[in-house]
Amino acid sequence: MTVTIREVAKQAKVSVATVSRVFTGKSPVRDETRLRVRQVAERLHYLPHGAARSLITRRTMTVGVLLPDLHGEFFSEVIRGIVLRARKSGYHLLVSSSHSDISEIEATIATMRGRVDGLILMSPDMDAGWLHAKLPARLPIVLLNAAGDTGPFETIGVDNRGGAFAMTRHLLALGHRRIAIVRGPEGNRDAAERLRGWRWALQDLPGGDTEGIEVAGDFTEAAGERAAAKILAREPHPTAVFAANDAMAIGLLAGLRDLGVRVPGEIAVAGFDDIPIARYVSPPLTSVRIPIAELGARAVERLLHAVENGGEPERTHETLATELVVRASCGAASSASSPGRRNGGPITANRR
Amino acid sequence: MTVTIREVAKQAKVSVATVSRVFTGKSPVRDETRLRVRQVAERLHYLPHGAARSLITRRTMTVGVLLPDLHGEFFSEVIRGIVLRARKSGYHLLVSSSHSDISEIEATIATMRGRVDGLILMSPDMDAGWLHAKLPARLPIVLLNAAGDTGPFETIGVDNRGGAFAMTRHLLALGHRRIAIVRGPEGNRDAAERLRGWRWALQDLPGGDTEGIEVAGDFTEAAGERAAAKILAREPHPTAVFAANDAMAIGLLAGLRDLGVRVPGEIAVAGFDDIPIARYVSPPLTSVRIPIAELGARAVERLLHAVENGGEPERTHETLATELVVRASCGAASSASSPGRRNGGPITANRR
DNA sequence: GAAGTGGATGTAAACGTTTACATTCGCAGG
DNA sequence: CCTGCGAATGTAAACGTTTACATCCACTTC
Repeated sequence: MTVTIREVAKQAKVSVATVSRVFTGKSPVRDETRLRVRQVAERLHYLPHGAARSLITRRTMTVGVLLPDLHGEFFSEVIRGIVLRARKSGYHLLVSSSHSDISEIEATIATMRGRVDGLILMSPDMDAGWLHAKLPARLPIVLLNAAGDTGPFETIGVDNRGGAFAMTRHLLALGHRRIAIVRGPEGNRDAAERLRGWRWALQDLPGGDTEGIEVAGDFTEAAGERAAAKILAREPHPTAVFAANDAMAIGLLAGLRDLGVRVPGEIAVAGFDDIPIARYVSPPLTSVRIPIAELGARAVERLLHAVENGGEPERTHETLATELVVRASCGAASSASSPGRRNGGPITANRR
Repeated sequence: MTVTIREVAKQAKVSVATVSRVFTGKSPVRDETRLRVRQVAERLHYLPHGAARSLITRRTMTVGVLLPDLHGEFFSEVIRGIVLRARKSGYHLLVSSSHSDISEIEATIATMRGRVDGLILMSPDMDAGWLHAKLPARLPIVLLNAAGDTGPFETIGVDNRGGAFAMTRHLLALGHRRIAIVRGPEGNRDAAERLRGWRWALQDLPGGDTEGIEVAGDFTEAAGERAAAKILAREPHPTAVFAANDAMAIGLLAGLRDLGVRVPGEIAVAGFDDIPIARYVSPPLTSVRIPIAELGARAVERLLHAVENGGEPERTHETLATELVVRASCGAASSASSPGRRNGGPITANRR
């Protein structure tokens, strides 16, 4: 039915080895022979069979990617970074996402065995000790924005706490004293760290005249929109709100607008992530920039490095620095976006 | 090095066939034996090797996805729809994107041979006759928003022209007579069809007192932002602008705001796609809703159907209906979003 | 007691490649 | 002429599974 290397070999009157050599290009083949093989292959619509190839070469040229969700621009940017970097090195992506529980993740990883050379795993609320017990050893893995104890795995993430701290300090510096936060989902590591950064900045102040107000959220626009009413219900209401991600900040802007509240006039708003759309909303959103696509790209780089070195983990933890991006929504900038301030120094990598 | 089915068989004191049966679950195995095998497998961290499996079963349980780009919420929604539907049937996704030219697409498809059971191909500006010549026959393919002549392939897309027509009529009904369009990229089929729908609605009018103004664009927010100045340069300037997608509409809103133009007061704005963020921008964006995630999901359904039926193409062309979503940016709705009107009847499928 | 039945297991042949090793051949160096 | 060599090609053994077929065994049925 399907045409194999044997058929090509027969019609080109050479051995299968020669056909293989033509397609891998790793051994010398006489020009005349190569041409003949290519012509026959083209005529027969022959293409080498990937699975067969992987089986013997022990390389799939594929990177597995497990994401928690795919909603919104954040994930689309992460994937974009991953795809572009992977393709640059000739790798494909095997993508899976939106796993409701840990057994689903396990099942997915299981079906990926023998189909990927390594794994990029983003699961901000999962446990790593468990992973270690389940996994086929020697499968290179990079954890993206990993939770808590990351065990023996390589890790890459962003400085959530530092970014949140810097943003809160910025709001304080603008004179705000009642600063609310719209939290991320329970159990999400990124969300927890951003919350900590916010608390840290508030308690840090000598005067002690600041007040922190917490509102529940889940990283969706809808949650941000709902938060608007809750924040106004508070008397006296906060003068600034820090949403734990941009999606919620944008929802919050919409919610406040519908309630007739001027931003930044009556309430200042800030977000986190600096997704591409942030600068186009109205008013343009002050946010904490994280290099989303670069995060994905770096993860691939680290993973491929591990793949090429035989999968011996290096236990390297890398944290990408964030950057404060001030736009109109916090009331500090007039219109043009500020050049931005780096928080926490340059990109850092530390072993332990 | 890596643990194989043989090793498990040896340690569990059974044949490889029995181990295989335990893992595929398709043949009866005594409970006692099954348990013993499972235990050994777990202890050894054994997982079946995907490539080896695919080689003999002739199934990869994977769908290949080729997208032109990954920028913005549109693609993120398409992928989300695809992922969710595929996973529901136990399929993985092999993703590739951002191909600058046709030879890259060809190379990518080549490396996918033997790694996927079928292909979802979105390439609004590519030619189908060419595809037919290159492809390994019997590889099921579904074309997403395909261009021009789709040859013998299955197709799924949206009613771009009808949606654009309906939107333009809506703007006319609101009393606008000078209606500009911000076009999509040259050569992009979706963009061309939307342009046609807009032109059609304008020339259709008996009075003939309407004026259409075209501004170049490329589906990015930046292009929309740049379009703002161009539109105002026109004297007398248009009273309504139809952006060929939401990303540009959102950029346009930002651009007009920076120029001090009130929307919808001075100029009405409308978009196309109704990406999730559209209802959260300010003012909320009037748009043509297309069921983006569903588009991806349907593509997967059609593809899997073809896969299961042996890859004999059905030459079915399916067009999803659009829906007018009226929000504040066009000046018609006060605040709440309207229920929406369906354009062009229900989902249609027609063979030829 | 012979014959048939069906469940549990084993044996071995695929699946479509790559690649180590063997072979062939022409040719240079002695 | 013999030897050695390197380039081009062929032969066949992997790679890790699934599955058709065979085997064995404990029953049931007549």
